[in-house]
Amino acid sequence: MAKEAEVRPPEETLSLWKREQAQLKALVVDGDTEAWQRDAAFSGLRRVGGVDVSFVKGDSVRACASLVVLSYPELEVVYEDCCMVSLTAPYVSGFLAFREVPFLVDAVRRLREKEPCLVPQVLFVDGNGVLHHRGFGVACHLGVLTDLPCVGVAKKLLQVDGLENDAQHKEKIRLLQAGGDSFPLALKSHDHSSKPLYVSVGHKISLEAAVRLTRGCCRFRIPEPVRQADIRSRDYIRRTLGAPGPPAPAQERSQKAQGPKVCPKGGSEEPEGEDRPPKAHS
DNA sequence: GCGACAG
DNA sequence: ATCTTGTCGC
Repeated sequence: MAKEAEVRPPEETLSLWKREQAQLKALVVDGDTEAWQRDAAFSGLRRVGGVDVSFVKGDSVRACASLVVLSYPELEVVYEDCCMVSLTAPYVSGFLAFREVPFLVDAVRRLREKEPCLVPQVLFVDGNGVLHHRGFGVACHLGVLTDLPCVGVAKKLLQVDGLENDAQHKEKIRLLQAGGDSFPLALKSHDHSSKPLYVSVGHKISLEAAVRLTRGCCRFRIPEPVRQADIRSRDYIRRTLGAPGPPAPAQERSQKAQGPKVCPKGGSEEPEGEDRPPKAHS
């Protein structure tokens, strides 16, 4: 059952998707709309959100969509919502939103219904915003559908608009020194990572504010909101069906809405993978 | 045939 | 996206 998510959609579908992107693109607001965005210290900003979708190992359909909300500037998780979902659309470069965005919109809707006071003032999205083949990446898509300011953060450069990950580009990356250094598209999120982040406008925020805010949300290479969403969605998958042994019944194959949770406080912190905390040298 | 390919 | 635990260093 359900292997649709692996087959590339027919051109007809892609045409429909392109048309939808073109229509929604007209609604994107590329610029600051909130007072805090223009404030040097982001005063007035109290809650930043992050979303992510993690996948089940050998399965192209099952996944966990997560939405977390962190306090700002403390960056402590105050809300978490993980939900197992069944993906219907395959991943096609340039159409990531059609695969993931419906579940992210659902998560935002649950948050608005159950904890309206915790709705974030800006959402970090794992993927590009206007840095996209048709200027409408997943961060724009989610922004328009939820009307929330969104920032697109990609870990790899999507070569569009004549951008090339060539020697020139790599040289510019190499020239980024301290964490926080950036040029229009790439940001060195912290001192000890040679790989940059690619930040772009999603919705209702300027590139300058998006980059500055991303910088303000990075404890490690990946902005904390997206990093926490990623960590928690993967943990959720492990807890749900990661360990074999005693088969945990009670889990039906249908989609089951999980109870969004308000988090009292955080636990331990630790660096990981490419993310390196300050490393001392003599 | 070669390179590109967000997640 | 996923394949991955322990390990070296402060």
